[in-house]
Amino acid sequence: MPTAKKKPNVSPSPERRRELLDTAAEVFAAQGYNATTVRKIADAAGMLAGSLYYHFDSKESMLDEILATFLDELWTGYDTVLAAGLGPRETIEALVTESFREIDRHRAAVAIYQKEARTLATQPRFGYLADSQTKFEEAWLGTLERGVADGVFRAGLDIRLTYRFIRDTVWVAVSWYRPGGQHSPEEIARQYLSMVLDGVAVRT
Amino acid sequence: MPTAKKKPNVSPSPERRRELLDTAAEVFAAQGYNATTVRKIADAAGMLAGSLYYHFDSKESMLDEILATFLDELWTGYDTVLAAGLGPRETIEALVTESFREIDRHRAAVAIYQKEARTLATQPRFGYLADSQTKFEEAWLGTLERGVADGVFRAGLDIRLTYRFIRDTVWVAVSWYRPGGQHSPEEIARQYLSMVLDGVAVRT
Amino acid sequence: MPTAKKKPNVSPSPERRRELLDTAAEVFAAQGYNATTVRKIADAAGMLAGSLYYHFDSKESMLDEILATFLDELWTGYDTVLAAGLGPRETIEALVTESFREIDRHRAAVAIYQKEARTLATQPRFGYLADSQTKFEEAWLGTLERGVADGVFRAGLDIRLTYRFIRDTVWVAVSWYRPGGQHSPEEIARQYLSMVLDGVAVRT
Amino acid sequence: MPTAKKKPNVSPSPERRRELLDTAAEVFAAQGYNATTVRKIADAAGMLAGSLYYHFDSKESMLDEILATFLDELWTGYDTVLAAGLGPRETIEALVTESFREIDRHRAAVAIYQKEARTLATQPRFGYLADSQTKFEEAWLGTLERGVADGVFRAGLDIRLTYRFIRDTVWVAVSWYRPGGQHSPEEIARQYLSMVLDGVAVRT
DNA sequence: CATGAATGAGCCTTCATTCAT
DNA sequence: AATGAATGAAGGCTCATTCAT
Repeated sequence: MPTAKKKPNVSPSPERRRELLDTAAEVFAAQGYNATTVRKIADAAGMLAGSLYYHFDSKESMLDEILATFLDELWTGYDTVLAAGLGPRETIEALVTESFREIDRHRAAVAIYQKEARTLATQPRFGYLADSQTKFEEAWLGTLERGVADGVFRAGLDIRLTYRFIRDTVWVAVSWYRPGGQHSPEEIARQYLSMVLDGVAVRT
Repeated sequence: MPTAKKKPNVSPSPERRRELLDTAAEVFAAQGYNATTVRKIADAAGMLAGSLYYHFDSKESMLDEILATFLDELWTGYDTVLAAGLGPRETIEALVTESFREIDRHRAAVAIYQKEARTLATQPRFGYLADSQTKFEEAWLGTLERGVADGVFRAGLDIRLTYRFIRDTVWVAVSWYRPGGQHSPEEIARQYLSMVLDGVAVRT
Repeated sequence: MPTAKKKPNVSPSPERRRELLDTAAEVFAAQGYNATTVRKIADAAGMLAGSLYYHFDSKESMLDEILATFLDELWTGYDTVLAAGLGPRETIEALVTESFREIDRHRAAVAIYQKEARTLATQPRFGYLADSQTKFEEAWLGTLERGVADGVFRAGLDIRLTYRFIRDTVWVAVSWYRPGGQHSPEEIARQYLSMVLDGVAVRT
Repeated sequence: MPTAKKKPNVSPSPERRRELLDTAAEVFAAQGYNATTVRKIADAAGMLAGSLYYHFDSKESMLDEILATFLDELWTGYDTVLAAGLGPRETIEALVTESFREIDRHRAAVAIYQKEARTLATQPRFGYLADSQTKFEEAWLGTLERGVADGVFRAGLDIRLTYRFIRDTVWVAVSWYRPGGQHSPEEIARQYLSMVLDGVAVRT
């Protein structure tokens, strides 16, 4: 949830706004937030740097809105899964699949998130990033523990390590995933889950 | 392999040089290369910003040397493994273990690499990053293919996807790994390998 | 011919551009290019140092444009003279007169040229300075030779020495010439020519 | 006459001092005073930048000593000429010849003087440059006036213009003169005087 | 809505200079 | 006499941001 603004902000047409944010997200993802100048965004949007300030308060507020919008949608999906009352394995499967769908839909936002979240989370304005991470961790850790208790997941593993393993494994895919490629998000999810759950080695 | 320098560079005492590079690496890793000002590095080293230029040509050359040194050592380890004539599964195990050891030894450099390599690789000066990536890919892909041919790894998986899966899974650990923590690199490697090779799910 | 630029450069209003260049030329001429800080130019222009970069790529590109513009106009004048088919003496007279007119019109640029050309000409960006010098030399040397052949100029003199003598004699005037002084450029040219052609001594 | 110093200054061997000043003068002449870094001088002298400060107080004091030494020698020569009681034409001839000899002996210093004197003369430390210029002007102007009165020089010319003409004409030669070239200073002086006194044109 | 022009803070880097050894 | 290392003051340049038009 972005911080309060002062001047224009929500007034202009939301479509133009979204267009510009998409452009900005693409540039942020490609070059990194810090390395992205407002001018580059403006160039990509076909306007002058100063003109962006009619639509947004600051470069940071663009980043804010991009990430907040993404996390909003992400949690809508996650919450649905978590509320569905599935078993641990099915929950993991659904969460992973949902994650790949988000990568498919919000590639740029996810890439930005991956690269910048850790640093940003320390700033008050981006406190919601830390909150999200906590919620995220709770959901996964709980599910994994439940799975171990139910005998669905192996007992020998460090549960926290396993959580990080699965989490990273999924999100890092954004670094090579390109929407419209040969694999659908669901197909990639299936393969990932197969590796994560059953391993790469042939069972002996 | 860092680019050619002209002025001081290797002449002054290598220990001080390394000290400063370690400091710089820590700051780069914590704040990101772009967000790191030369002043921050100097502060952390207890000197003035300008004084760094007695030891290094530029901020970029510090980054260069940090990454090049890291990759040098990494490949020393990898090459030893690859030349050992191990079977596919054992090669993977040795590579993963070696990787965690490198994370343990060069945490900062690995973190920088993770965050900046993609962008840097396009610059001529950092061409060696792209070269390394290619070599890396060949080594892993070859090993995996051999493993599938030998019936050690499951045949149903997309080999490229599997490569990315393992690669990312390992390196991303740098984001949470802290040297001197409760798990040794070897212990973490063992758990990772257990998950990657045999999966998280209980065998049915 | 200035080097190719990329960003703003020619787009903004050419009048402001010229204004700023005139200011810059004045400061360059008074203090020397190296000793002139961008801040001094900005002060003289009544703006902040950074603001200059809206109009120009760099301090060097200002210098470039000042010199290139001057040489362009200079050669327009020279070429007209050289194409007029005058006799050797009349050509020299016309070239000298034209030169003093240029000093009158572009005092600052000429002063900069005098002081910096030699050093600048070695840089690729300012290669056109060397080219101009070559063309210049050819024109004068040719005219002098023609004059000697025609019996208009004395035969005993080292032609190259004579060329340098006249050339320097003319341009060095920029060091004391002030537009709007008691002598017009044409009047100064007449006196100079009188000395150069007929000598200072009373004929015996 | 250089300003007073504080620390070492005259203590070390005068030969080394002179050696270093010659080196410095050469670099100043080649690159310009401002563009010359202390490091470049030290490089040319085969030592480190800081080491120069054992011999000299500052970069400026090197310049000071170079120029002061040159002017000292120059005035020794000029004063001898002026005290010889020669006629106006012979005085001019002797001064010009002496000037070319100085260019031959102190090429670097003369070059520096030509390029930097105007700017330096405004600084108190270099006040002696302005003094010298005044003395110089008086000597020449007086001689020229005497020559016109005596009927040796043409009456029609602006005397001040003539003075500048001859003065510049001579000193500017430093820009192309190379010691050890095909013409001796005396030979060049003869040719210059021939042009200045009798003109380039054939007498009709 | 957008432009053109400018601001001001801050960044990387250079360089004359100092000083303990 | 000279070195190695550091200082501190600029200097050129970038960039987010502002604002009148």
